[in-house]
Amino acid sequence: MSEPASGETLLYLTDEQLRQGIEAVFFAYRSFTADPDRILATLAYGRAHHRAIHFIARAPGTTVNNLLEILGVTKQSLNRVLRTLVEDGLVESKVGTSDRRERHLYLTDEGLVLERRLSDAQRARMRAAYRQAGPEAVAGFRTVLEAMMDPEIRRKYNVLREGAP
Amino acid sequence: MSEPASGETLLYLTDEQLRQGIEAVFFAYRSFTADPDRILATLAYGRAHHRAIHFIARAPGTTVNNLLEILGVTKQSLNRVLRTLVEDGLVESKVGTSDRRERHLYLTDEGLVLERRLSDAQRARMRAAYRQAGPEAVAGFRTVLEAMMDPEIRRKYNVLREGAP
DNA sequence: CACAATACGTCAGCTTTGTTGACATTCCAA
DNA sequence: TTGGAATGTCAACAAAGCTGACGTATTGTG
Repeated sequence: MSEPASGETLLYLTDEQLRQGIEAVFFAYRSFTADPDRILATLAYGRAHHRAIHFIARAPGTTVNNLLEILGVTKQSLNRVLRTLVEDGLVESKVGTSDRRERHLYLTDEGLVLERRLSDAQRARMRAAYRQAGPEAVAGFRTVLEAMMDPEIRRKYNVLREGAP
Repeated sequence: MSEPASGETLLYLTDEQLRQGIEAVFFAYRSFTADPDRILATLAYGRAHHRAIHFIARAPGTTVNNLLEILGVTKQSLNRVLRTLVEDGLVESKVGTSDRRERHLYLTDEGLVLERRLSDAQRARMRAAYRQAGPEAVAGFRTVLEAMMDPEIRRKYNVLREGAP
């Protein structure tokens, strides 16, 4: 490079590029949640239920506290969602054996069916996008997303990845 | 692997890879909104206000209907937000000259100040992530995000890009 | 011109999902 | 054994989305 970056002249770091990136995230996220949302709407459930179901499927036997950390909401908020899921027979809450204060969460067979429906819908979109973009783009996609995360959140993300490889 | 690609064995398209991508989007989005959220919380505003401010800044003079399309919410919902912003002197709503039914939206000087604060915070995170990931990763990031969007939403996204390059 | 369509605003009421505060239960360590 | 920390539940409230109905001003059309 002849012009030696007088601070911030790298093309992909201009304010306009960053702004476009921000908008891309905003719009992509809308589409990203649209498919599960459509399914959930027919069931009187919302995104919060989806998130709980997703992470219980991902880490069966997880405790409420654990789930709380991952989801980043208050326990009261999660509890409401969890209660309806338990009442509806999608989630089972088992008292911990070593520590009886803890509740360990599992999907029932019915819960697994819904999880499958939701995640199939969401994966279908991701698969189409990934295939269209190609493996190198996907690698870059993941790299930037991980760089965007707060360190604490990235830690949780990585724990999940390592837990179920 | 001796088994050749029998349809879907491409490594980056496995269900586990897709699931990780989904979780990456989820976690990254949380961090993505965290910085503006912190600022907004001190002002009795929420994410909805931020979105309105962002897109008015992006396309000054946009009409209410236009903003509605971009944000994908109902006019009642947007109106609530817009009303407070106008009352607080951050947004100005001008009757259209050619079509007097329309209201054209502009940020006031005060609105521009807040917009700047919010967008600086969000861009700082994006800039750090972009710089850390490098230009090729950023290109892939954008490619996948665009591929994830619904066609109709991608259209709106592109209109914005072309409008202010 | 009369009238339908469009753009915007508003009222009322409901849902989802977040919040804080108060409280019960359980465990553990001093 | 007892008091504090951890875990989970109940209650009440707030933000922000939604539908439906309606009013007003303006525009465009038959």
